[in-house]
Amino acid sequence: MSDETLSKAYSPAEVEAKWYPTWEKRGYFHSDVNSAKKAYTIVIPPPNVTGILTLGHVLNNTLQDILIRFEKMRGKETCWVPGMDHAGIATQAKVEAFLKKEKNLTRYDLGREKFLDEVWKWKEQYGGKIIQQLRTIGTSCDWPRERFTFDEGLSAAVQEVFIRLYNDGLIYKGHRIINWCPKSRTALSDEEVIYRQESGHLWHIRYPFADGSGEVVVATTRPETIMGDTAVAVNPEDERYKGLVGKMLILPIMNREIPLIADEYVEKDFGTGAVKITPAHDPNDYEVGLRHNLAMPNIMNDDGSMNENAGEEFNGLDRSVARKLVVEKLDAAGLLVKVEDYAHQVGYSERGGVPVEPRLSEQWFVKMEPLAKPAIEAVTSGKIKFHPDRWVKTYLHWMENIKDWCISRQLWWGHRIPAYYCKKCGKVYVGKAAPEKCECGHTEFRQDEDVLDTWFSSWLWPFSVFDWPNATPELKRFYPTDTLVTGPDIIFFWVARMIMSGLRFMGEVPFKDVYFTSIIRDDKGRKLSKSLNNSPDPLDVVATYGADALRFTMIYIAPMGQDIRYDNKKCEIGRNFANKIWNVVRFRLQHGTAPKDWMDLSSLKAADLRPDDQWILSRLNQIVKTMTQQLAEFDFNNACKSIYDFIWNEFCNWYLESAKPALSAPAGTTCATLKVFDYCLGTFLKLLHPIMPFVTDELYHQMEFCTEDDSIMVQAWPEAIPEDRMAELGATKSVEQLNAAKYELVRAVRNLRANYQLSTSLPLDVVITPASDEAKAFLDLDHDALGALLNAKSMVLGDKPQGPVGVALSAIGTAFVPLEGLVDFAAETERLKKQEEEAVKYIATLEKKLSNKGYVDHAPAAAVQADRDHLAETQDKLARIREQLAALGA
RNA sequence: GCGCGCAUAGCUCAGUUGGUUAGAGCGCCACUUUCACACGGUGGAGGUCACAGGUCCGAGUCCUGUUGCGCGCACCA
Repeated sequence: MSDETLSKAYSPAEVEAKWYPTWEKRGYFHSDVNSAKKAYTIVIPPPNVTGILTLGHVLNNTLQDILIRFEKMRGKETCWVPGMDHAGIATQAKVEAFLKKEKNLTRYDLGREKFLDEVWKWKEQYGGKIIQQLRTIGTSCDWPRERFTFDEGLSAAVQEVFIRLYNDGLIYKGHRIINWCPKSRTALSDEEVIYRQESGHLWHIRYPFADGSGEVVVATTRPETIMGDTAVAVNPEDERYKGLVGKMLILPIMNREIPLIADEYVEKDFGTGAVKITPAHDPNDYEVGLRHNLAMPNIMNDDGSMNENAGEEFNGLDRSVARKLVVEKLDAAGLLVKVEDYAHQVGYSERGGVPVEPRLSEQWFVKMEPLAKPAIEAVTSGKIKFHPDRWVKTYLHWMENIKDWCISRQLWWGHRIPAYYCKKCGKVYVGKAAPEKCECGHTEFRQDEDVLDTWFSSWLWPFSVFDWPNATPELKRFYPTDTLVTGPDIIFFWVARMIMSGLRFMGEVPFKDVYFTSIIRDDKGRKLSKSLNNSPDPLDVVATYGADALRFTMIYIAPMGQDIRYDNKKCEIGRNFANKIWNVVRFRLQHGTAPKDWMDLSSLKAADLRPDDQWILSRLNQIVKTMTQQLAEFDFNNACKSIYDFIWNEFCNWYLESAKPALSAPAGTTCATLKVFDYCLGTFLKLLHPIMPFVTDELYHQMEFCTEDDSIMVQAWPEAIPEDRMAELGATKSVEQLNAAKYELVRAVRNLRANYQLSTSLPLDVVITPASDEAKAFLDLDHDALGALLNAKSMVLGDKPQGPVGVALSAIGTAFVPLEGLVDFAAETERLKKQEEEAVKYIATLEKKLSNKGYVDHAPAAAVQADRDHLAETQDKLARIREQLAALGA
């Protein structure tokens, strides 16, 4: 027996500080590659090395932790690989800002090598905070297996993949219009561009014919690109321009002659039907330029300023300044016809936060279509399942319209492209190193300056973490992984590409299930963001409410596939729940700790058990089944609700209250009830452990359910008691129903109490007239529990007592409470009249339903029978209500 | 334009393949510091399930349409 008593309220801080290091030290998180158990693997979506813990991470990693702990208890060899992403643009930008602030240096001041040294230094000092922070919420990651997308092994995998794809003709270098971020001064992939609706203008500009015979008016949203125009295009079918195509126009400002051309791409009905063509600065114009063999002058520098091709006056001006100046000059020259307000979509750099510039340049691309084909099949065939599955449609739409992936970045922080150019003839060689000698005989080479898109390393994550391309035992054992938990926002960036690379390089899907988490918003429905200052720091929340409380709350409020609205107050749900369980144990410990054989119910017989014991065992069995299924089906939200409702409502409010007399009794039922109590308690602690790991392990130990050097974390997941054994214990459906009816009667008496404003602490004399012989026999089994639930001074089964009484009716019987001097006849009549009305209404509903032949013939027999039972019960109840009304003289 | 999602109690949301009198948490009202818990207990009020049709014996649930909100993709300069 424990001699120390638990504090009244649960304080999580010390419990969390105690258990996490204990679990980690004991190696519970570490997976054994040689074990005989079935493997269950998750690879963490690697957070950015620059990142700090957000609520999004909390949700995402709690879900993974639930799966890992659940599967571990179910007997699997669980392996949860943690790690980080080097996050090219984000990290480089962060370190550049840092250097500017601390040393007033730019990366160009340092040069490539020194700058990279600084990034590594920064990484060692400030990076990876998030990995430490993850521990505070209890994540059971296999820390010795932690990887970094830029570590040696993963870099080797990246290089290998690049070389293989190049040799297979799936990586090529191309001259194309790409999305350019003028802030980070690099190319981007299509996915890194975010389109935002903006209210801009449509400028209508005159382009006079060179022969002075008139003009063509074009409409544009980007006047500053006028210096790069090499044609004006109209639709070939457009009557307005018939006969004019082929004539030369004077390009305003530049005073250069450009042709009027005809191209199908132009819509007759938009704007003026004439489009200025700037091939180097617009993807559509580029296509037109190719078709018509137009010159493609680039008029901008890589930082978004104008270059010498834009003319002396504009050279060096920022594109936004140039825009204003161009408009001014056109206006002054009388070439500006009008300016319309115009709402249109503008592409922004995801990381840089500035408008992207379409730019003609030489970049490396991955040819995606051949990779997409098998990846489409993997999902349509069901080899990979999405939860919720509606994301399949999004995935397939992208996959079926996939474009080549621009993978080169003009950054320094990233995997250098393994391509080498002969310094003499320029021939390119792709490989781990430059060849000794070029075909031309020259021996000097330079490596490609560019690095690879960060996602080019992330997409290999499920197998590169196990040291692919080496055939390691880990790779063999833990690939393919089982479940991926991630946000739907990176379905294209990451999920789709992992599927493609997994199939390509491993010949097998990288995971079987993908669970897409909710997006967290604030209580007003806004996305959490730094600028709105509406993202609570999870570490503060943990400090205030506890890690378990935060975990439980997040999962409790996060339904599958829906966004969630979060505010800190909601963590009270989890905090209060943890406190509730804490107090169950506090209560239980008043009767000593658990005996060693607490899990063994084999000595129990039906006769030893009170109906409430049988009822709770029946309910517990149900919850074991339900919860197991819900976790296995990723229905975390409902799993939380199930266990919450069971513990709070069924166990605490009914069972525990019913057990108080038995537990205070010196012997007899005490043993059996304690046994059932402990069995339930130990079982639900285990069920709850994956969701609330800290408090459950603490209480498991407080109860001495296991020894000090053991842990709930490594116990076996609960199994339902077999049906035949349940029957032996008398925990049958019919007992469960009778007991539920008993509680219904208790509720009716409590309602009576409230109506007469009788304090809940005032013990009452109660006489119950059972509704049937079966009811009488059942109620006779245990007067103590019923008396306790009713808070009765005396409780007898018998006929209605003499004198003024309050009446409480339920299907199992009628309860009479003598209320000498308290009964207000008018009020009592009114109360019963109301109940009569309800019963009459319900009976009418049921009779109508049951007299409908279609219903009786078509509906399931069980539904019909249930209605018939309810009808009989309600009719019986109505009769008793009327009897009492008659007695009142109403 | 195409696709997806959402609309249920004052608020935030559940509601499985259609079948008890539509639920929970918070908030609200009344009672309650009884000996596990006031981070508690008991009772209660509160909903024509966005709207209009349809299928069905039966619709919050399925179908069609409408409205409003959110998201994604693609865009006509």
